[in-house]
Amino acid sequence: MEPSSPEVAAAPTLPAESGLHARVLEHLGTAICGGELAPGSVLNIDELVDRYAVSRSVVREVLRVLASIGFIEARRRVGVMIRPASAWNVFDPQVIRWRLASAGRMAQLRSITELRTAVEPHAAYLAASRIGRDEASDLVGLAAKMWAAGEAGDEERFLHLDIEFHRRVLVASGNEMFVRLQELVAEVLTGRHKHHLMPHHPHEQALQMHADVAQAIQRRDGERARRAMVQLMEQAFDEMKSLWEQTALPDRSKAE
Amino acid sequence: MEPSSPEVAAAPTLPAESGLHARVLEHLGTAICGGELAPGSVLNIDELVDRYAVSRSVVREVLRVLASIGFIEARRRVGVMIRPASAWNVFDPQVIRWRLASAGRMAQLRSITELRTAVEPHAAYLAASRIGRDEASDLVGLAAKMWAAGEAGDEERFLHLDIEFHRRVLVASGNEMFVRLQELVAEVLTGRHKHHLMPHHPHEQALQMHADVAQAIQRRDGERARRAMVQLMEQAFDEMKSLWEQTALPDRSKAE
DNA sequence: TTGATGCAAATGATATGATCTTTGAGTGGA
DNA sequence: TCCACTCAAAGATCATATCATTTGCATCAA
Repeated sequence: MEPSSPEVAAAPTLPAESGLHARVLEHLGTAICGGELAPGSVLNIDELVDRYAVSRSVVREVLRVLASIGFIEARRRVGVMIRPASAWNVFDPQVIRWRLASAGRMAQLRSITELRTAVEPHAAYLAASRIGRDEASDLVGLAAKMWAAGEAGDEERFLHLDIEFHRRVLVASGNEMFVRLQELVAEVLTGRHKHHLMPHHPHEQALQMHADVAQAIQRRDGERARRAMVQLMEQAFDEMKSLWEQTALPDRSKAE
Repeated sequence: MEPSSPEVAAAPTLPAESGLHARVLEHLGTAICGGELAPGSVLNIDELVDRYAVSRSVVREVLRVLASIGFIEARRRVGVMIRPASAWNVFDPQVIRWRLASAGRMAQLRSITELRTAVEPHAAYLAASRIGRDEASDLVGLAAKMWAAGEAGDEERFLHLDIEFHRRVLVASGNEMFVRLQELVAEVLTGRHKHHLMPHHPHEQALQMHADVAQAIQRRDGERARRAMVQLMEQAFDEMKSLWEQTALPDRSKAE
């Protein structure tokens, strides 16, 4: 009966979860992030029930989730009010996804990149004193593989290795909050790739710096690891900067 | 030693919201954070309906929220499974609160302090190039007030000024994610105060460093601002370290 | 014996309608 | 003018019913 549905649709960052709840949540979340529902505007439950043709249960459960990430506030006799961006839980992975998919993409990218710039050097510093022998070896090996992939011009492979490298450094930092940032970093890196902002042949410098970071960590030289990571971040930041300078021509946004 | 400022008692971290939803959410969240509900264990909805004597709707809405912060996963035919800590949304303010109130308090404090150590210097650096003239003046004034409060030995006032100082630096950084970290910083600082880990007379050094940070930012010397903040963080980190080294066992102030 | 097949119970997902509670706004008297 | 009271709108909660999916297990064929 049904046309053979190809299960190829494995979207990594877009689960496209089935189910009414996920569908409505996705739609409302996107709308709020995208500014289609402006802060201060008011919804009401029955209206949503009609609009999405789902039951009150579904709508209420979605609203509870949205409330928990600071998107809305439900008040009796008034309705459901959209809250300003300053109230949002900007660290919620779901919010990150929505923002990266919205018009505020560049702002989101900038924020996360700055966060990386702040955190990763310290993570490298901590990793130097906390990493295990085997992990350290793996890290050095990973940097070597990155070098190989870079030389070979294998972008795809380089991207994956890059993400894995930074993930391992964050993991080795021994701080679970840093680890959690890894998924944000991954979003940024893949985003950068999608927008073709990776040099086809990664800079020689970057390759060397990854190797430096890995080696410094293995030698337990926290200061050197930190400095090397700082350089790496500076370069990544510069690449990003050219990105949002070229893309955000008319946009002098950031209305607080 | 009741301070004579009554309206300050607006407990920002203990909303104690009335309402069934909040009550059940609070209880389950605490239980999961505290390890009373171990990862892998399974609940089912009807059981919860009975245990809390609330309706299905309330339970389901709570479960949706818990699922959105990675605490649980609902699977048909199985029940509601508690997920491991690695899946938690450790940046969710609510999660932070729960963890700070649980046995994992020290680990949480350590994580956030490390995060501060990483972020605040960079925030100071960014603030130096982004802050407005008036904001900069205010910041310097704030540092001066801190000095006065420190000299006077007014702990309470010093704490509030300290929190405000760091908040303004994070705000001035122009990065909304940094701003969001402010509430975590506030938790840490007030927590430190509650546990009597503030020196009654703040170190002369710390006072000077706050002044240095403020001045460097005003003069738009990002590098100097960063270095000063690094020193501040190092000192704060040392104080914290003595904290979680001393409280291997004793602290049991689980009071509300 | 073993593996595929299919049924049915368990359990979450969704729907529906009713009742309770809070609260903004209108109303009227002092 | 201003305060207290009333009413109704809208969310909060409840109770119940039905739908949909997963999975254990029994059945049956090779």
